[in-house]
Order: sequence, then C-alpha cells, then structure tokens
Amino acid sequence: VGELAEATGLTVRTLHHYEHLGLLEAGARTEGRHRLYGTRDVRRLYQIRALRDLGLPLEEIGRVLGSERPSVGNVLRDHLARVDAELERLGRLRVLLAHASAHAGRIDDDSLLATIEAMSRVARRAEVRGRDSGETEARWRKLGDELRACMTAGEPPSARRPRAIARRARALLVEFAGGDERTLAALAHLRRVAPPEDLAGWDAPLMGYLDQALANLSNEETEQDE
Amino acid sequence: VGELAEATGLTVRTLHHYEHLGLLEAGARTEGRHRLYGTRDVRRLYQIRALRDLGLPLEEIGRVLGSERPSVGNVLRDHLARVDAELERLGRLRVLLAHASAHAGRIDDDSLLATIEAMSRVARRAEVRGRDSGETEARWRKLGDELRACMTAGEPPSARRPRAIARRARALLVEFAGGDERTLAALAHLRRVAPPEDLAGWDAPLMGYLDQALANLSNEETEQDE
DNA sequence: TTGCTCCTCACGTCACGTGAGGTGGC
DNA sequence: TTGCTCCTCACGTCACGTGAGGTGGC
Repeated sequence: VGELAEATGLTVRTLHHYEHLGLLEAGARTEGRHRLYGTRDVRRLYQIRALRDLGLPLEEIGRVLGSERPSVGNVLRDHLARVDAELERLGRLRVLLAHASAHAGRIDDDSLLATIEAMSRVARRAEVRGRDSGETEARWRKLGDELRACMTAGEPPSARRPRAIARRARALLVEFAGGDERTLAALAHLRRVAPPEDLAGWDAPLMGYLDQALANLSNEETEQDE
Repeated sequence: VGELAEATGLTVRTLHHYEHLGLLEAGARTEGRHRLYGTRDVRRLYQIRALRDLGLPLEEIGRVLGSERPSVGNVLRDHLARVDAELERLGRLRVLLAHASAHAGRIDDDSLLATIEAMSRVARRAEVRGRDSGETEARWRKLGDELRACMTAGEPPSARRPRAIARRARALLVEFAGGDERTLAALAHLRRVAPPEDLAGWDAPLMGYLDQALANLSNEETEQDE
C-alpha cells in the first residue's frame, strides 16, 4: 500500500479510506494481512484521483466507476452547474467583502459591524426577492430620471413634484423591504454611510436630493400614506 | 429561544450550538431551565449572523466579538484574500470541467476518463511548476514561430530544420514533465484528442506538423538525445 | 535487537440537522 | 388530558488527518 500511495501521491490513510467506502478494494492480502494491489487497481486509483481532482464527491465517483455507470458526460455537466453556482455565490460574497473592507479604515469597528449588518440584511432580502428580470431596476431608473429633471430645473426638494416622486420612491423601498422595519432602517443606513456608487443611474447628489425630499414629507404625510 | 430564532431566521439548534461554542450565552434561565435573552443578546446575535453571512468561521467571529477584539478591518481583508484564492481555484476547476464536458459527447466514457486523467496530471504538474512569469510561454512562442516558418516555406517535417526544432520542443516537454513518463504520455494524449485551441500561438495544423517531425526523429535519435 | 512499514480502531474537523426521550406551561 | 415549546444528549455529515497500540519482514 505504501508503494501505491507513493506512486499516486496519495496517503496510505486515503487508500484505507477508499477501501472503507468500497471505492478500491485490495485484491489479495499477504500472510501478514498486508494489502496487495494489481495493475487494474492502479489504473482504477488514477481514475479516482482524476475525478476527485475535478471536485466530484467520492460517492459519485463510486457510482461512475461502479455498476451503475451513469454517463460521465452528464455527471460532469451536473457538477459544472454546481461549480458555477458556487462561483456565483462566492462572487457576490466577494463584492460584499470588498465593500466592507473599503469602509474599514474610515470608521470604528462598531459602526463597521453595523454597516456589515445592514449589508447582510439587504443582501438577504434581495436574495429572497430573487431575480425580477430588471423590472424593479427600470422603475428606479425612471424615478431617478424624473427626480434629476426636478433637480436640474432648480426646484427645491420641498416642492410638489420632488415630494411626489419621493413618495413613490418610499413606496418602492417599502415594497423591497417587504414592510420590514429593520430592512428599511438598513437601507437608510447604507444610503448614509455607504452610498452605492452606481445603482440604476442614481448618484450621490441625486440621493442627497431624494433624502431631503423624503425628510420634507416624512412627518406630516406618513400616516396618510398608510 | 424560539422567539429569538424566529426573529433572526436561525434555528433553535443553531442558537444552542452557538451557546455550546461560547458565542452567545443566555443571560438567565426560567424555573423550567428555559433560556431567557435580553436586548444585548439580540444585538449580538445579529452581529454574529452578519459576520457568518460573510463566510467568517464561527471561531473567528468569537474572537472579533470577544475579548481579543482583533481589528475587524484586518479580519475582513484576510478573509477576502481567502475568498479570492478560492475563487481562483474554482475558476481553474471550471475551465477543466468545461473542457472535459465539451469532449463528453464525442467519445466514449473510457476515453473520456483517460482524457480527464491526462488533464488532471498536466494540471497537477503545472501547479507544481507554479508561476514562471511567462518565460516558458515565451520560449514556446518562439519555437512556434520558427516552426511555422518552416511549415509555410513548404519544408517537409522530415527536413533538417523542423527536426532540430522538434528536438528542442521535446526537450521543453521533458523539462515541463520533470522527466515523468506518464506526464509526457498525458501531454501526447491531450495533443491528440483534446488540442488546446490557443496556446502560445500554436494551432492545430502547427501541432500536427510538430507531431510529424517528432515521429521522424523519435526512433533513431532517442538514444543519442539521452 | 533495531528501524521500517504495515495493521486496526477511533477520535477530531465544521456548522449545524435530525431524531430520541423527557419535562414544563397552556 | 391534549398539543406546543422547551430541555439535554448524541449520532451523522465529508474526506480524510492524526495519534494509539500492536504486529510482520529486514
């Protein structure tokens, strides 16, 4: 078993493990119960290692090399889909981490934790909402365009049109949050401390303008909206 | 504990687990030994969940929220590096899987397994060699250019110049393989069955030309090379 | 007799899931 | 009395790593 391990670059323990799983059985034993392997075993082990290197679970390798013999092509395609899903998940995670890291130097750890918490909450909510085929984004873009028109026209945030747009924006936010208070608070927190640089055509000045318009209608009109 | 689980979207078992790890201890118990949590516990749990969502191991979360208080920024950066490494690994794996899947339909499963094995072997060897800053690639490109000149000049693969180039190519292959027979065989196998589409300026016709030149010098000159 | 490889348990890893069997509050 | 939530073990997951304690061949 030592020679086989040496030849394949695996450990003796790994070979024992494979035998335990029924992946690779030694043909014979010596009088001292030492395992003996043949050429067929070596070839099989190379195959096992190759499939393992592709990230396939040992159980599936057992099926591929066993009596069930599912199509290797199908197995690979299924596994590729899993890898793609994992890549996407890690990619999203990476974006979150990069954002959080970017804030790390500027604020203290407690605020940073609060921001991470807000990001986590929003990301979770976004996941629940799933793909909505960009419809929501289109609505935000439209709102942004209208609001920007008001801003460049020099209308104050307290004017009628900006306030009407702010009301619609608030409704969109509430819809996104599913009515959850904490999620709304998280969104407000992120707007303040970690403005997303480019979201459906909104930039920092525009968001500031929106915040002012929102502030103008917040107190008096809140109950009427409900 | 049920309320807390409900509020945070975690399971009761998860909260028990965190308590077992010392991550979150219930302040008090009821007469029936039921756990009681306070506002501070709830906040702490939200922080735990947020950091967990970033993929941090629970033990590290314990340190961040515990008495050691390492800088959250540093922890995040370290973790980001880990995530990047994993992304890179998965990316390479994805390329391998995609190549293998592409061959799946055209050949039978045994040949496919052999090809996967060859890919695995070459990938492993490439990993051992590590980054060599593109020096090797430059040498291959140079060889390719010279050989292509011979080919377009109409020289037969058995001519002197192509054979000399083939000798140098063989030396490069042997160097890459570290002198390992099986790796050389794997390289030959891949050239035959799974020509890499674009590798340092080599295309399929050029490789075929090289193979012919190699065949011409293989038998007689092998011993002299050694 | 001394090393070396081999053998067979068996616990640990990581973040919980999943019963199993039992008890308190409505 | 009937459900419901809660409690405390404790095994299983995945692919092995890592001793622990013991035996055969040079």
